[in-house]
Amino acid sequence: MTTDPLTSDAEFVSARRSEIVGIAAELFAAKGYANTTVREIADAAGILSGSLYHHFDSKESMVEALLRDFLERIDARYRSVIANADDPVDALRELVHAAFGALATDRAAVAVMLNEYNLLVQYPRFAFLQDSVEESERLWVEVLETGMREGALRDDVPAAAVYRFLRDAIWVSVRWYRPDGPQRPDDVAEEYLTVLLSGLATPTTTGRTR
Amino acid sequence: MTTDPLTSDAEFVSARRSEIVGIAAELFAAKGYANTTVREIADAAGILSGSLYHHFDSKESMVEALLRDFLERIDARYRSVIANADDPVDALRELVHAAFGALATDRAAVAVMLNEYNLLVQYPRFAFLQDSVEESERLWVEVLETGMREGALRDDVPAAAVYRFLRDAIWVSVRWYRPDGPQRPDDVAEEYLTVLLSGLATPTTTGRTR
DNA sequence: GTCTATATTGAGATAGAC
DNA sequence: GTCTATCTCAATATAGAC
Repeated sequence: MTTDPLTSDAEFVSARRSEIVGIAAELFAAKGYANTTVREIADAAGILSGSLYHHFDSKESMVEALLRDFLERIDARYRSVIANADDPVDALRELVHAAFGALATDRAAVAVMLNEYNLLVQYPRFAFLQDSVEESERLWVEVLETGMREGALRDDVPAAAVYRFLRDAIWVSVRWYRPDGPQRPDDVAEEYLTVLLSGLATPTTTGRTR
Repeated sequence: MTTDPLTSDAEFVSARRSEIVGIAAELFAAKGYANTTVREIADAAGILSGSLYHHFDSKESMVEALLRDFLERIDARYRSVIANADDPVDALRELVHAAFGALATDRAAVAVMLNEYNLLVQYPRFAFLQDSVEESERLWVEVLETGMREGALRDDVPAAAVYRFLRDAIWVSVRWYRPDGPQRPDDVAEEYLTVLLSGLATPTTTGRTR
């Protein structure tokens, strides 16, 4: 028994392996998965490319480890937020905060998910990506539909359409959001929620707003 | 003089070349630029890979031709829309319609721009991408700021922040919008404008909306 | 304008010593 | 767990015939 006694054998992943996943994630996020070579990953980790294959059997395994871990955690976070919310509008607010929060805690994973989803999801090995995306959609849409049914949210735009606009605007912001800048993720979330919930038009705006 | 008499020598591009750019664009959009081989492009065009180099000196030249053409046209469209608008809210509405319209007319170019911008913009050859993106931002932000100054749009969220949310939600929709589906681009634009201008909350919504 | 044939490079991955 | 050395393959691009 050489593993940490607090960790079961089955779940044990070496610290070195996790470290390398993190290093690879940064490169995948910055340069794209296809444009990152295993030699670059090895360089960044301070070892030679052949040595990477002691930890992973392929480059695909690295990105798979990264995304499985991230998607598992964000799903758990969404469920926790929904379970603890007072009402649908509160749940929506907290979901938006949770999603923007991931820009700070899991920036690289979010970027990889955004940029490589379409490529990876084509392979059977990455079918879990689609499962996870569909499960998230189910959770968010359920919140939106409950809010619409209760009259707290407008119901003249389909919940699925609202969800798509929301999701896209939030995740793509990983391309411009700077974690070291003046804005905290919660600040960006509040700015977004202001426009989303109250709208951009003022009461005095003339002309159609619908 | 073998060129079309209606086209100046300087602007002449062979029909075959344009055709190949279109074929390459579909592949770049579907599989990603890095994952598309010149052999696949040649196959799709019905020729052998070596023959492609009669029309282009490199794979980069193909994507450059695609994006230069698209960005030039979308910029012209934005300027025309702004010049003909009655007021800033009208201009904003028409800009949103123009952008969603490009999903139908230039789907592949939009997808390539969205997916490959970060990669390509690193190379001096593609500096025009950043120029074009910055010019678009200038045009849109100017419209938003005018609307805020005139009191037609809320001014408690910075125009640049609103623009980023707008831009992201619109362009990323190329990932789920189906031109052959029931929704026309103008329908999607109206759905988006409804939420954007009037907000998701109903007047009866309790709790903070700001 | 396209084909045949090939040069050249760089990628992911492997085997076995240390 | 890392290094040395190398295999194998696929990619972009080129040269010249037709």
